[in-house]
Amino acid sequence: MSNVTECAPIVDEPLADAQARQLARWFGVLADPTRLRLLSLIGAKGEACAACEMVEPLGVSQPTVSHHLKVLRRAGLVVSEKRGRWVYYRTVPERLAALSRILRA
Amino acid sequence: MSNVTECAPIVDEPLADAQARQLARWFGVLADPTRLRLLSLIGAKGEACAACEMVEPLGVSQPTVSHHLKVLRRAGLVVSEKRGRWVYYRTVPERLAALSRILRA
DNA sequence: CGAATGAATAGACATATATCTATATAGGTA
DNA sequence: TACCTATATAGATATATGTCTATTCATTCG
Repeated sequence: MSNVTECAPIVDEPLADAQARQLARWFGVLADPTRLRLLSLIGAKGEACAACEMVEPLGVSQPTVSHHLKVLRRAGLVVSEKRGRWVYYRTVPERLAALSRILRA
Repeated sequence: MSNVTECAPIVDEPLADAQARQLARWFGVLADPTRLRLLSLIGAKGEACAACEMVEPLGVSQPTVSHHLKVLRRAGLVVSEKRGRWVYYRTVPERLAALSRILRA
């Protein structure tokens, strides 16, 4: 996942196959309710720690949260930082903004 | 799929479960390269007809195109109109703009 | 009317993925 | 050093979905 975020809005010019595949992977990351709620929770709090703040309110298991956070991290939508014995997450606004721009119509 | 497009940006406040599911369905519609290319093609041309303009450049079968156009239509991202013996498609900019707004960070 | 054709549906199949339980890892803490 | 505990991984399973071929539907045009 690299430079798709620099694309023009998709309705401006026809997407090539490679770009479309990459973009689709990105939206695929957003195509899961649990991930959206994680992203939303992290964004709203400004910062959130994995198990202590996200497992319980989402009602899924710790490995499931861990899995989804990894997907979000790999997509560059969040970053993590270990402090003490917990891992804290923050969103990456530029990334979301880039996707937002791609949908602009 | 109804009123999720009126949501605030997802990083502003925690998404409830029902909203998250609905939003995820929406992004799921965008999470396919063929659908993104269809959307892009329609948007760029302003208007495009199903088989005559979209089957060949995308390199998938006519039923596959038909299937994806149906998904896009059901999501309200495109509208169709029959003229003569062809069906023409246009994008729905407000819909894309609404999704864009939800990702704004 | 009837034939031709653009579009939609049906059904099958393969792949992807979301979730769980069980287990491993890692690194702070006593 | 040894233990605890937050995270991550492994593996299994169920579900969802993207694609195809074959067929049906519907409508235009001769």
